[in-house]
Amino acid sequence: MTREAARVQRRSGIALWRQIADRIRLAIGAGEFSERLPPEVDLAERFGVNRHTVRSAISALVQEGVLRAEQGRGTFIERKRKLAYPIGARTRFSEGLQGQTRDRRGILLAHEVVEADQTTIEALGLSEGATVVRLETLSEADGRPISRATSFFPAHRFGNIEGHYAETGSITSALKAYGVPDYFRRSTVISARHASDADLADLKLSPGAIVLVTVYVNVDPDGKPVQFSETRFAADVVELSVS
Amino acid sequence: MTREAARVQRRSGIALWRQIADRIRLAIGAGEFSERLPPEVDLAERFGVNRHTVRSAISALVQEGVLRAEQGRGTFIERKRKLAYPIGARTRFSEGLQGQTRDRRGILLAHEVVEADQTTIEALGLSEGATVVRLETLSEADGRPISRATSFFPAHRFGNIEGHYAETGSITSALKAYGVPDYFRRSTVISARHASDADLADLKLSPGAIVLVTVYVNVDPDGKPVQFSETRFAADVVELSVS
DNA sequence: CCTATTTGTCTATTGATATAGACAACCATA
DNA sequence: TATGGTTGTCTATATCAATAGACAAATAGG
Repeated sequence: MTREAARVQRRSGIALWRQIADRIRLAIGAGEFSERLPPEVDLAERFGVNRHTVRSAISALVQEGVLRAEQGRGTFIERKRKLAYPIGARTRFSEGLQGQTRDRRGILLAHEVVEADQTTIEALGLSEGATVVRLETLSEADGRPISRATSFFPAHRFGNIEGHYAETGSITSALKAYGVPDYFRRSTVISARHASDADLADLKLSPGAIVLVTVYVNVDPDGKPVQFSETRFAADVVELSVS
Repeated sequence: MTREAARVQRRSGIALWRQIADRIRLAIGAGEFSERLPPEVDLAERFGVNRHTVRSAISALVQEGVLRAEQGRGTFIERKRKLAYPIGARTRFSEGLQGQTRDRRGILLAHEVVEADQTTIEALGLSEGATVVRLETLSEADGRPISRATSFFPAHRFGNIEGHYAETGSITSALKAYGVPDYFRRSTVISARHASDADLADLKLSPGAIVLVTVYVNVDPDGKPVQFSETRFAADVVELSVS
């Protein structure tokens, strides 16, 4: 949609190879190169840098799984389109990617019962000193990590939710086990930032990658808050769709 | 909400001073430092780098207008909170920031009548070869640039919309002049990426900054598409709120 | 089987980042 | 006015990022 300025910025604190890697990834997402990347020499000229700098960028994208280089033949695109993740009153991870992927699952990374901090108390409508179950989870689609979430559930109502989640890999199923037949999203706040070290590792991103962050509250049919959560999506793989 | 890992990443293509600047900006947005930044020596130890590296980071943030350094006294926070920009069926820029800012206005940067490309044809439901008015606009609040948008309007219906917009600084008013009393948002797709050179300049951002991108279609009360648009928000200043 | 095209590897050099230490300048306050 | 805490400036050195050029290795096509 927007025609990109070709030049790249020097001494900006972002290495040229990283700027170029970001641009190539973006261009691929926009469907710019159909199948094969232009030769390194052409790209170098296009970005106004040395061929070796382009090679560093390509090598990073190969590491990421976006490109595949073959000596003598060329450099080819391995993964193309972004996944569209819908957000609305009935957002669920499992329903979210209907038809876009085959295999989906949620993985429990860690869990803990803690005293709720001020933010969580307000979000879940708890009283001072209440405890919550914290779940650290990772969601995968087709074996590729998609999102990383930190969720809080009131401990008095969802005492052992980590067990149900670990078993089923689904928040929807885990809540059902506690007699919550259905739930709705009350609010979502979306922001973007550079990924933290931990998220980089879990989402298998390269340093400097961007994450889309959604902070939200889910409520049961009576309007009672059941879940307060922050989810981080890899911005180069996922886009959010509000309907 | 998430406890940040303290370490910073070496040879990642992102200079240490920039990583630290990003972290400090983020921490300020989260209300971490109330009024004054810790001394440079403390920050250096905290991030595990040399004091001079921290100074580079601070100097960038001073340039950006986030911090203000006073010799002998300390370094102080100049601009704190993010703006919450609501997104939903009735999203309008002018109504969006109610109560959060005083002075708001839209500025026309450029306009052009062009043949619609495939994406625009589909979004606006036009027929092959139709022409559209393209508007490049910048929105400011309290004198600070907030967002940068590229919008398309069907030319047959909104022939001289650039004139109305330039006069009023508002899409809502401009559409009213063409007999569109009200409009609704049909769909919004949200993504995040590094800002382009042009956006960096217009939004007065430092290189490497992140933008939140919304792509959407507005329809009139009859459901007819009137506007197809991509808006870029500075991610360190704005967060999106879906309700 | 040759040739042009393309990615892969090596060496050398320059410029930008980061570290280290020392000290000056300024401020608040005891 | 003396002292401790803070930001500002300078010099020197080491490491990383980027440029430059040359050639090897693999592939595709005549």
